[in-house]
Amino acid sequence: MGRHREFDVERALDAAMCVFWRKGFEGASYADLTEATGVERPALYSAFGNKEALFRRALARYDERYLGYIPEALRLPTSRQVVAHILYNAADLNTRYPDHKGCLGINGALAVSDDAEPVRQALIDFRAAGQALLRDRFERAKAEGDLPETANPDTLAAFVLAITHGMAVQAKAGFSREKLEAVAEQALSTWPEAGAKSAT
Amino acid sequence: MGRHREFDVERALDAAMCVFWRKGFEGASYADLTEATGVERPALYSAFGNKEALFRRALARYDERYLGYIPEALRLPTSRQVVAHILYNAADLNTRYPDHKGCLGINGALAVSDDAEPVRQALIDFRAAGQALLRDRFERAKAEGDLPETANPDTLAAFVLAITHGMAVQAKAGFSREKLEAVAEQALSTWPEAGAKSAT
DNA sequence: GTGGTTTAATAACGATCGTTATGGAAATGA
DNA sequence: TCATTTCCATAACGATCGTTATTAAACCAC
Repeated sequence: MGRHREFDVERALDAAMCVFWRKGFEGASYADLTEATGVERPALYSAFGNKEALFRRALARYDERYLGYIPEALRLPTSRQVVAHILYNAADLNTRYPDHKGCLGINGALAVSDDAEPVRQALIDFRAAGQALLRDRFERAKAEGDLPETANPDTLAAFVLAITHGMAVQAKAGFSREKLEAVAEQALSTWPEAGAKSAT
Repeated sequence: MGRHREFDVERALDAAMCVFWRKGFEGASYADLTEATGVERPALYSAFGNKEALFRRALARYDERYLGYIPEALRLPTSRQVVAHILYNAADLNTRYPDHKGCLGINGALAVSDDAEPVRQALIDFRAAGQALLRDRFERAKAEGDLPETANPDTLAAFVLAITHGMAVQAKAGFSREKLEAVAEQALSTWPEAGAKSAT
């Protein structure tokens, strides 16, 4: 019983996510959030909890709505294809929306006040989870002979994510999609092949 | 005429720089700044101007005190040495101080509120200046036959800086120096050589 | 209808933000 | 020694921060 909710929770969450994507957790104020969602503050609190909880919901939504290319990539047959798929999709996503460039996982909270430390840590964990998936995939590639015996899956995963993080920073700085794709291509040129003499 | 300043301006600036390095422009409050510098608010204002001006002074100081390895790198004989010097020094700097990891040029302001947009733009320009120096150095390397004719200096510079930005993000997330060095090594692993078949 | 329950909107909460007026102490030059 | 100048420190400024009472409106069951 009782009065029904008038606004669309999912739609409000999408709008809030875009605000965080653009301004980060601390840079986004409730004034921004109410304007973007069209929902007044108390309604946001009743629907999502406080700002940190709202951000975590937004991050989860970002993951499922925009980062689907990662599990997609992991299913590709070769490690090189995996990396190419990730890098080119990252270049695309980071430049697709002029109003919120870069990556929420980076923009969200990099260096923050003490109050926002839990959010910063949540993003660190979020990125670490992606890196672990990639590392496991490279372990498999090594076992399959798709990567040389000398390859270090953990380092390779860190390398690929370093590239995506760098591209995210550059996208937020206004780099074009073409420029990011060129960076991705350069990164791919260093990729070790099964029979090669790679050092790592 | 008049009383003399009691605190050391340079020392206060160093302390303020470390606060910005750790928490970024918006994450650093005047409470943080006065505590770190031991200087009360009005004295900071009279010595440096407002918060934005203080940050710009801190950024300039960061440049001259910690980024000297970049002009140093540019003077090395080969492009590969240039890149190696930059990447390994970045790995070192980003992990040297446990209390302010990463890079001020990245931590300072990535995604911020509207009020801090000028500072964010200043950091974009700051990074772009470094990238331009590197691009010019690669132009020279190309002219000298140190890089293949097919090499794209602008792309290579963007690639190298993408790596440094990615390492800065990872350092802020707690990655060890050794891990960042491994990422640097991977990035260097197939640097285009003069007689090679590089695609870019 | 009517009562009970949930949502919506206005407005205010205390705290902190960056910034500055104020008053007095300290150091200078005459 | 005195007048002047500059700096230091306390405290307050208006604005905004995230958060929440409070009150009015809309719904469902009875």
